Amino acid sequence: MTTSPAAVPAPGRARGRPRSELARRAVLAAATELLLTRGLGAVSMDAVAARAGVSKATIYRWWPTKETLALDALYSQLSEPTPEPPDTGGLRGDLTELLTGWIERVSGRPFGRVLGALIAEAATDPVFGALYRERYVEPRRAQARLLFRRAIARGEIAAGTDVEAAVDLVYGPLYHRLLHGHAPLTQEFAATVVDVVVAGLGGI
Amino acid sequence: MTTSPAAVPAPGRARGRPRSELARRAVLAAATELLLTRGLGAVSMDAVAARAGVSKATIYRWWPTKETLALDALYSQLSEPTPEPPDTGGLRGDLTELLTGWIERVSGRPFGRVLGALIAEAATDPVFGALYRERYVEPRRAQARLLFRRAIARGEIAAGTDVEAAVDLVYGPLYHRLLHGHAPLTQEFAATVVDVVVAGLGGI
Amino acid sequence: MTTSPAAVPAPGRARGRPRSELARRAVLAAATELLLTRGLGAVSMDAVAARAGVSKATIYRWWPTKETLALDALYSQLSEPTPEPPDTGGLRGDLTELLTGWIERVSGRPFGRVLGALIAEAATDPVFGALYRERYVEPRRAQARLLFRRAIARGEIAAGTDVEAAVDLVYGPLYHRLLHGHAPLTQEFAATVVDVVVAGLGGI
Amino acid sequence: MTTSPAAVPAPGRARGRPRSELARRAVLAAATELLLTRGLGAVSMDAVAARAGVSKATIYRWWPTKETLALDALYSQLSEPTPEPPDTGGLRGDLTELLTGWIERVSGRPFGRVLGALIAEAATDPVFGALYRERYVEPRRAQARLLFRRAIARGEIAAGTDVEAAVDLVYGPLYHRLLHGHAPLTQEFAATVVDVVVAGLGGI
DNA sequence: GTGTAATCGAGACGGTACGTCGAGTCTTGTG
DNA sequence: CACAAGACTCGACGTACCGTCTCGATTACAC
Repeated sequence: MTTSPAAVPAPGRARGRPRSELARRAVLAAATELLLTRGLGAVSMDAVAARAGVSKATIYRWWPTKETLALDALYSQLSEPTPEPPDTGGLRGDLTELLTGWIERVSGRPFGRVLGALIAEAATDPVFGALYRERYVEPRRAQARLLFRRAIARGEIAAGTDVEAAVDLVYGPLYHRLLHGHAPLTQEFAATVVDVVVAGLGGI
Repeated sequence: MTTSPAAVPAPGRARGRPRSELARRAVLAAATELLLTRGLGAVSMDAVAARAGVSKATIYRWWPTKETLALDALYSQLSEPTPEPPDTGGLRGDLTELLTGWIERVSGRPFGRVLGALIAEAATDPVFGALYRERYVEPRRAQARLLFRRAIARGEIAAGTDVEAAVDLVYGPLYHRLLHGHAPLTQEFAATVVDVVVAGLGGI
Repeated sequence: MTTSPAAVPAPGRARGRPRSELARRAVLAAATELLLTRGLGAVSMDAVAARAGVSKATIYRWWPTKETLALDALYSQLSEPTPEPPDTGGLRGDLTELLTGWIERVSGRPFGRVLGALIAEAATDPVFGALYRERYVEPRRAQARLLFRRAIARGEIAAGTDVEAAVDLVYGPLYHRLLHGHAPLTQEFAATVVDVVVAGLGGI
Repeated sequence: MTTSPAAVPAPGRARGRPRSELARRAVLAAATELLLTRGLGAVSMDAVAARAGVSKATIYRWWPTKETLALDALYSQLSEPTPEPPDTGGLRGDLTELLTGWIERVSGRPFGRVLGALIAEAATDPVFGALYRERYVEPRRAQARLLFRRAIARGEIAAGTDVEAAVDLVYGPLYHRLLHGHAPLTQEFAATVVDVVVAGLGGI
C-alpha cells in the first residue's frame, strides 16, 4: 500500500535530526481515536497534539491540514493487508466479492460519517479533493475497472462497454446509501446492484 | 416555493412585535450569496449577520444552526417552480427527463461543493441528516419511485422489482460523480445509466 | 485621577450590552498580581485570561497590548488618592517632599523592574511611548514644573531658569538609580540631589 | 576593544575542533543588523541563526541568552577607539567633553531604543543586570568618577563631595531624556546640566 | 596514522504564547 | 415581543520563538 509522502520521511540523505517515528505514530493513533469515536469534527490540531503528547508545530510540519491527517489516520486503520482483486471466473462473482469486502470494512460503523466528512471536504477543497481521489478513490476504481475489462476479454459483456460508467454504476449506489443513510447498506442491496448492472450490461 | 417551517412564524395569534419579513429576506440573501460564491465554510453566523445588517440573535431565533440556514438558502435558490414528475409513456423516457432536469439544475457550478458539504453535515449530525433527507432527498426519491411504479403497472418491468434499490441505482451514480468529481456529470452519462438500469431491470 | 479611555466605557449612549465591570476588575487584578509577583514577562494574555476567568477576546477588546494592560494595572495600584503638589514655602522643602513621596511609592520593590520594562517598551514602541508619557510621566512632571515656577515667582531662583531641564535634573538621577540599580535609591540620595540642584540654580 | 568572555574561546589548550571565527563574526553581524534596524525584539535566535547561516546550537554554545548576544553586538558597534578620560584643566570642561562624546555616540538614532530595551532587561533579570553594569555602565562611571576626584584634588569642589551622587547627577538627566524621550537630548541640555551641577557642587 | 574530542550545519522536538475568528449566549435600549 | 447592537465564554486556528536534542560531517591535537 502506498502511504502519503507526508507520512514517511524522505529515504535519501538525512541531514538534520531524523524524524521521530514515535511522534508520527502517536499522532496517527490520537487522530484515529478521535476520528472513530467522535468524528472528523473532533479532530482538532489542539486535541490531537494534546492527546499524542506532541507539539502542534510537529503536526503542522508533516500534515498541512487536519483533513490530510484524518485521511492518513483512516488509511492506517482501513488499509487491508492484501486487497487482491478477486477472480471467481465470472463478472457477477467478481463484483460481488469486491463489493462485499468493501461493505464489510466500511460498515464498521463510524466509517460512514467519517467518509462523508472527507468527501465533503474533497468536494469543497480542490487540493484535498485531488489527494483524496488519488489515494483513496483511484485504487478502488482501478480494481473495479480490472474486473470489467476481464469480463470484456472473456466476452461476457460487450467490447464497447463504458467501463468508467460501469464502475460508477456499481459503486455509486453503495456510496449513495452510505452517505445519505436513507436506507441500510446491506449485502443484499449489493447483490441487487450487481444483478441489475451485470444484466444491464448484457452479462448472464 | 416551499419554505422551511423554521423560516415562517407560527401561524397562531401573534402576540408581540411581528417577525420582520425584511430581516428574513436579508438573511437568506446574504447566506445564499456567501454559499454560492465562497462555499458553506464562508457561511458563518457573524458574516451573514454583518452582510444582512441583522443581529446574530435574530438569526438564531429562526435558524438553529448555520447548516439549517444554508439548506433554506439553497432551497430558495434551487427550488423548481413546478417539479412535475414527467410522463413520456415509457420508463426510459421518464427517467431520462427526470435526471436531465436534475443535472441541469445541479450543474450550475457551485452546487456541487455546497451539496457535498451539506451531505457531509447530514452524515455527521443525525438531526440535520433527518431534516436534509426529509426536505431535499425524499421529494426527489418520491418522484423517481413513482416512475418505477408506473413502469411496473405498465408491465414494463417485473412486479417484484425492488423500487428503493432501483431509485438508488439511478441517483447513486449521479451523486457519485457530483461529489467525488472523478469524472464529469454529463447528460451522456445519465443516458448510459438509464440504459443500463432499464435493461438490467428487464425493461426494453 | 484620569484613567485610560480603554479602561472605562464611553459615558455616552450605551447601545448594546454594557461592558462587564466584573470582567474589567478581574483582568486588572490578575494583571496586577502577575506584574508585581513575577514581572512584566509573566503578564501574558493567556495567563491573565486564565487567572481572571475571562476570555482572551475580552481582554483584546479593551487593551490592545499587554503593555497597555500592565500600565493600567500599575495605575490601579500606584495611583495616590490626592497627589497634591506640596507647598512648604521654599523650593528645597517642596522638592524634598515631592521626591520623598515618589521614592516611597516606588520602593515597594517590584516597581523598579516593572517600570524598567515599561520604559523599555516606551523606548521601543512609539505608540506606547506616547501613551506612557501622557499618562504616567507628564502628570509628575507637571507637579515638579509647578514647584520651580513658584520658586521663580518667589524670586528664589532666576527668572530665566530652564524649568524643563530643572525637572530632568531632579527626576533624572532618581530614575537612573531605579533603573540601573548600581546604587540604592535612598532618601539621603534624594536629599543630596535636591541640595545640589537647588544650589546650582542659585537657590539658598 | 573589550569583548565578553563568552565571545572568545578559552585560551588554554584547545583539544577538539577550534571555534570558527567566521561563525562568530557572522552571528555578531547578523545580530547587530537586526538590533539596529528593527530593535531588540527582532533579535530572535532563529532570525540571527538564519541570517548568519549558522545553526542555533552554535549560538547557544557561546551566548546564553539573546540579551547577552545583543550586548556583545552593541559593543562591537559602539565601542570607541580611545575612550580617554578628557583633561581640560577644569571640571566644567572635563564634564562637557565627556558628556558631549557620549551624546554624540548615543544619538546615532537606533541606540536610544536599544539601550532602553537592554536597561529594561537589566532591571528585570539580575544576572544580565550585573553583566550589563559591569561591562557597560561601570567603565563610563569610572571615567566620570575620575573627573570629580581630580576636581576635588584641585580644590575646585569640596573634599566631602559625594562622588557617586555627583556621577548620577550628570548622567541621570541624560539617560532620563534618552529613555523617556519627552525632550530632545541636545548638547545644550548637557551644557545646562553641567552648569547646574558644577555650580551646585560649589565649583566655579 | 589513528584515535579522541570538540566544533559545525541542519533541522526535528516539546512547549508557550501569540493575535484572530467563529460558535452560541446574554444584556442592554428601542420600536 | 422582535430587533440592533454588542459584550461575553469557549475553543480552535496557524505562526513564531524558545531552548534542547540528534544526526552526519569537519577539524584540530595527542598518541
